[in-house]
Amino acid sequence: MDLTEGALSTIMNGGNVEAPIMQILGSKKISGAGDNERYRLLISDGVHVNSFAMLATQLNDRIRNGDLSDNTIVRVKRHITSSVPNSGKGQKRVMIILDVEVVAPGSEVGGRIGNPVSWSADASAAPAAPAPVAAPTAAPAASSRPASANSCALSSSNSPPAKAPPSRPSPQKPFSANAGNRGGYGGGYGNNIRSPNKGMGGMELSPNASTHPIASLTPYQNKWVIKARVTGKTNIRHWSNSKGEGSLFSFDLVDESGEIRATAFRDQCEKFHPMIEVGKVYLITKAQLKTANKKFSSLNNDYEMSLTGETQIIPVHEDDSGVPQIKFNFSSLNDIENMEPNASVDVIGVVKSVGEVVTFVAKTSNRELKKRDVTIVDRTNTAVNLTLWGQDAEEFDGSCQPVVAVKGGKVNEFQGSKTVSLPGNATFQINPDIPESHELKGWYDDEGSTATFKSISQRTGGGGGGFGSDNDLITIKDARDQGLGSGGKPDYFSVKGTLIMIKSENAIYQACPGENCNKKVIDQQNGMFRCEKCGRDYPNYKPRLLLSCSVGDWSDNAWVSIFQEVAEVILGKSPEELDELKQSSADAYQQVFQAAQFKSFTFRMRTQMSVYNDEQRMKMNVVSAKKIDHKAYCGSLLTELKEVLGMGTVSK
DNA sequence: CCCCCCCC
Repeated sequence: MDLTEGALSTIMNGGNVEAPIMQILGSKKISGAGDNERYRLLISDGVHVNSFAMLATQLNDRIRNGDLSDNTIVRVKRHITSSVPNSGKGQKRVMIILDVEVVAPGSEVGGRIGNPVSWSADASAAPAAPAPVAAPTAAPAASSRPASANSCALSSSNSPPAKAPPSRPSPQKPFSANAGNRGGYGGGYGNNIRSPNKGMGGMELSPNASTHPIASLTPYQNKWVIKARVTGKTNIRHWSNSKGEGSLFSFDLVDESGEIRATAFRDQCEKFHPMIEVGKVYLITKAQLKTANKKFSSLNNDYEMSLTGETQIIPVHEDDSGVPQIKFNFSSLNDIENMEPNASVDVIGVVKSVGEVVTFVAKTSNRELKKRDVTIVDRTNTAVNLTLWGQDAEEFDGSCQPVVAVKGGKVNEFQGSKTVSLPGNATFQINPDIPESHELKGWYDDEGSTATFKSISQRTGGGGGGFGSDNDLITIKDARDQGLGSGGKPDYFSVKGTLIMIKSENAIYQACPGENCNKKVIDQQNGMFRCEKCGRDYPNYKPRLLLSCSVGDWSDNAWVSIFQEVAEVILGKSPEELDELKQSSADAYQQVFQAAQFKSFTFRMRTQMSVYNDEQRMKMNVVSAKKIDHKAYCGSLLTELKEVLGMGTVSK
């Protein structure tokens, strides 16, 4: 197995080598424990051995699990170099390994390859002709929220002008804006903490500052500068609790090495909120690093930063080409169906329909909220609702069916259907100038606009083209065969079914009159009715409907429970009316049930295993009963046929 | 120092 001889020298001189093959000769833990571990690698290209190589912390597990044991030959898929001060002897370049692939495990290799000698800057000649520059620059950043001035044209017409040149200068020096900088910043790398430079306190952050990779930041070093792009930003939020009150906003930063969240409180909040713009690049120094609470961030970093009175931030107006653009990690819309609630997701789709802005008061917080549902579709013939909130909802313009790309959306589940909601730190772009967007638009113009879609989101009003109500339409037999409901959690599905039988006895029960209770009360036979749930007696009860029905389709039938709201729709009577009828005329009462018999609906079912009298049984409740949308039903049959037959898109 | 992220 050949190593890429000479690669280390090139890299350490600032040149670039695409995915060199190297050998790991040793590794050493150099700082911290647990979350703060960092490893130094001894890495060889067969000619030289470099002891100033570091492993990005996200790869620590690869050391711990023995994947990168001594003598392992690896392909270094991604790396960067960083200039750090060298104990008063100027700068030293450090190689940071961001991604590796094992070519041959150490146990198989058995020993070191070649006779590599220690690399040193002095000994090395000028770099060999640098290899071609890697990684062409990504598409220019499109603007993010607010999604103002939507354009129907597929372009980044609402984007800040892209200043990035088409390719980077060579040799590449990603993390050194100016290699010969005047010292000052930088410092502590790993556990290599130096005495503080005197007189640095009041120094202004220079646009030429030597910068550090985000992945190298830890709380144990306070002298660093990062050059990073803002990928998302929240609005200013005010908080008030027992510990005090204040305002804050946060923003997410990315560079070639990693990502990190920054939060600004109170004074810093006011100071920095206006200048921080999504998509732009900044130099940042003197913020406080602290351990990130993983519960509240999905960013790949063990730390986050808080801005302090000392913090300096300056925008980088030019040459931000070395800093990656906002990266999406798109999931297909059909994949969202199987995602866990609260999962973070990036999605892209064509706006198929746009709902109205809906205002309501949240029960828990009493806050007035505004939301808007937007339905997007993609090549997988799947439709998903995006839920926009607040200003995003108000300003969204989905006319002329733009492409929307969402970063940091949140998967929501409601009654078994999935939607993607945009929390405060999520961003979206309208018609972003990225390949996925163009591809999608092309597909939509060609065939998507006339295709039939399966919605994995419950239809919640707004426009929409004949889909949504028959999502995950299956048969009762399918539901049984798939074991729905037996997974320890409720499952939802829809069935086109017919009411075979409706039991008229016990259709009305005496429910607790307490607000939002509805528990069955016990007649105390003294004019009072006891609710065990509320733990009190009431002088009255309210009649409620609870129907036991047999619902059948062509495949099978099932006994299901139908509660008040749905029962009212099916019977066309309120419980009070029915209760009265029951007292006055048994015939008229029965007539109501007979009239409903053999009616067909699209039933939304909720099924779950439950224990009753020590006996396990599958419970099935009807969540909704909707008038069958025959057009949509035929559409879903067509989609199914198409899948079965492996056909292309079926036109309506 | 927040950590709410909403509704049917």
